[in-house]
Amino acid sequence: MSPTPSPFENGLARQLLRRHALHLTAVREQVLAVFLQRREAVAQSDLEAALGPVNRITLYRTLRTFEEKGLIHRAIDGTEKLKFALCHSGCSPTAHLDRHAHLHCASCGRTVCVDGIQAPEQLHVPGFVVQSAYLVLQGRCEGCR
Amino acid sequence: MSPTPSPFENGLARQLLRRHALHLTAVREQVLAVFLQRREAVAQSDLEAALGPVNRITLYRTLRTFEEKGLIHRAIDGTEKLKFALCHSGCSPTAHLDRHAHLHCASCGRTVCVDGIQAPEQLHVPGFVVQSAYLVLQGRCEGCR
DNA sequence: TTTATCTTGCAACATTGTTTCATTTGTAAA
DNA sequence: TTTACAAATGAAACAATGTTGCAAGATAAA
Repeated sequence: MSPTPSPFENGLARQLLRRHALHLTAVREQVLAVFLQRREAVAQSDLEAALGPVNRITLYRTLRTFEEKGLIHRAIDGTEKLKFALCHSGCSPTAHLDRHAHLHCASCGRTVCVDGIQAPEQLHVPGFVVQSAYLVLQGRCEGCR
Repeated sequence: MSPTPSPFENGLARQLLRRHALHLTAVREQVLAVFLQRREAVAQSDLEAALGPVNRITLYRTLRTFEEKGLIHRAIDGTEKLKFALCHSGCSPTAHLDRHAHLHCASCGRTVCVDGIQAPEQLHVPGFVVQSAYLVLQGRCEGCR
């Protein structure tokens, strides 16, 4: 189960860390490797399962730091579990480009980002300043039918 | 702080419980009264604050039961806190009509349902059967500017 | 009023979130 | 390469939330 990050992913992880002025540490590289390998949203428990014995608090703080710095964003999927997904290039530390949809499979519980579908752009709600919009889709994924 | 449900709300609450074949109990009436009074999404902690000393587990189960029976639905707002909101008439025990948007104010944390704005209807995602769609808006509400 | 069923509350435990603080580690400058 | 500083980690500790089993109590229907 423990991921054997390819040199490619490893390099990418290091690049990402450097680009965001973060220290290169073992945990961070491993965490990023998981995000790079999987194309779905990842919860802290997923990481714990994938990485083996990693300190829970470190993992917690790693995720928050990555979010702050703009490497990952929260993948809202309507479950009680907080999940994150890799940011695409458009994200910045201050603002995440989260208009893309998150698909949540009611059967297997996986959540994937779908860039093709986005939340409507022009949203005028009386008395409300809309800063960002998320679209959450629930259903069943390819494998679960 | 403890709500003094008007006879009107009280009657409505009883109606709702009867309609969904649920026993009429003190906690359930109080909980429904809060939902009817407020037009925003309500977390379990909100209920505990509003109702005073109510058993935590009872509240927990009350909410799940109401959700199951179609009285309330989860109001996804991107926070880590699970919130519920009253269902409108279109909801059924088996399927919630959740296409309407949830507005979450980043400042005060309140979340309100907006029926005027809905998630796009025709969503075709390759390899995915979409059952329901939620739209989450983040920004600032009227009071928070 | 009696019975069958539904609800509640207690006990108990798992998971997740969160902060403080001392220690270790990574980075850049000397 | 060594050093000094900032950043990151891990331990400890606690709060909040989620969740189940079971016995006792309440509700609805006969």
